[in-house]
Amino acid sequence: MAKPEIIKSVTDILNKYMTRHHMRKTQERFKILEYVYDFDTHFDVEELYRYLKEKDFAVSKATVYNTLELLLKAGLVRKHYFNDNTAYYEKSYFNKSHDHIIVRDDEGNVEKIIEFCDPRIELIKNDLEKIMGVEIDDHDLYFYAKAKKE
Amino acid sequence: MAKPEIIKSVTDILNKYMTRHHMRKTQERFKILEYVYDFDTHFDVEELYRYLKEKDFAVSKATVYNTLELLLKAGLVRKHYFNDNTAYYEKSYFNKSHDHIIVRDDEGNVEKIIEFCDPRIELIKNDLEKIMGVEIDDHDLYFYAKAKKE
DNA sequence: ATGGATGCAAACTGTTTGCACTACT
DNA sequence: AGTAGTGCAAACAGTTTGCATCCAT
Repeated sequence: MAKPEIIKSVTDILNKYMTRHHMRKTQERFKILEYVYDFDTHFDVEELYRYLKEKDFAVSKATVYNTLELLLKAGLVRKHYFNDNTAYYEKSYFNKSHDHIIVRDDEGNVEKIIEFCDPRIELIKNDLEKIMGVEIDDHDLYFYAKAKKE
Repeated sequence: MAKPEIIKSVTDILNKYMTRHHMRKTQERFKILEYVYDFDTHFDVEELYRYLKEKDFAVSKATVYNTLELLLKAGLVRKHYFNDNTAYYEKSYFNKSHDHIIVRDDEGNVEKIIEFCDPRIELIKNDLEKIMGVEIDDHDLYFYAKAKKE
């Protein structure tokens, strides 16, 4: 269970976002947000769907998809595509921007995902904005690795 | 049509790879490789499938998938996931490693993809290998941007 | 000749859509 | 009351799988 003050804070952000966009403030949206914040790592739609059911707050998959899309727009989750064609999400508020090292075993299965943060990305971003004449608002950096044999 | 010397060279690489792995050297594999090298940008399975048909070298989709997987393992193509859940490929030989800026319009549709190359990635990679104790063999860096309004 | 590769269609998986019903405003 | 949001199932898209056939070895 995520800390109450965090729940309060993200709920507030969602609330304001929905007000600003004239959206209805449904039970589902708030509850899903809360449960999303229980996850400390990446999860896919299926996992969240089952988790909600387990917590006796069963909703339809359509609602899970819709709500995650909303949370994404509100900046409360991030969406990633790792090596398969499934979308993975993770909470993003109070969880500063970071990148991933995807460690695979010899069969190519994901063994673990290491998170890291490197300020040089920001420098590259700034230079690219100048050189390419674009406005960059996000990035994803994945390193693909094998665990070092010892 | 890709330059004959390039075709020769990549065919040779594929040939050696298949020998090394005791694989059968079928027409399909060589032909698909050739046609893959006609593409100067990213393409998905569907596009390649249609292109082959158009060139009167129709093969089944299963073969397209299988062969792309082979080319991937042989290091002759790269595979990317952009914003949707479709895999995109691009030739990788004689086409040095690079990263992407995905430029979207206001509706979120991909407007264009800019390629770039920055040596600082290599520095980050080296540091991570030391710090995290992993062996990194590849990476993907995506910047998400909007075209700058003027 | 043998079995790895292909072709085709069917199965599968993740995601989207359509429509009736529900409940927020 | 009106309509955005939800639930459910069916549709969809990309990918994988199973099996008969073919062809590289």
